[in-house]
Amino acid sequence: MARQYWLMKSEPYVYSIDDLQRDGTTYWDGVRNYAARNIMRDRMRIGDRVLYYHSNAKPPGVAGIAEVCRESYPDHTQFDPSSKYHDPKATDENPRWFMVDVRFVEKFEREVSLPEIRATPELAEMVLVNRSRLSVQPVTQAEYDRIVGMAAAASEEG
DNA sequence: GCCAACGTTGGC
DNA sequence: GCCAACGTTGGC
Repeated sequence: MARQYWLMKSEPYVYSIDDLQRDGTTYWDGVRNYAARNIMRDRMRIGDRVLYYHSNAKPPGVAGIAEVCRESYPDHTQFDPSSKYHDPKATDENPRWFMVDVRFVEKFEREVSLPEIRATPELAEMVLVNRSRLSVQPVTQAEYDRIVGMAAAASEEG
């Protein structure tokens, strides 16, 4: 299968691209939305590229690139009563929530902000700008390439 | 801090 | 199965 492209949101003061760079890899726990879960559980493949998006930031934007390095497996936090992600309806035999692992690839010299994305006609169809509250979402290769290009152009302008 | 979008829950 | 109430996300 050809490489696929995704966008994943993280609040930077919870877990930023810098945290991922430091750790190298991380597991994407805590997703509790079925549409986002289904993407991770059913569609993400090793080697897929991920735009790493900082949500709830000023401004929000794409901060860098990660890649999928482990395909879906149960999110352990659903079984942990002390976790805020605990799900009492989930069992070992019937886990409800799944996650993938991602690996750090690159931190952009400069973030591509949401206002910039909104101002770019070629990105008008992005899920990011058309559907709120979806923390894991598909991106087309053209959209991915455009954003990576914008990050490079921004950093050259310095 | 506000609030729109929208997903989830639960009564019926 | 409908839908009102409620909770969360996330931009501003």
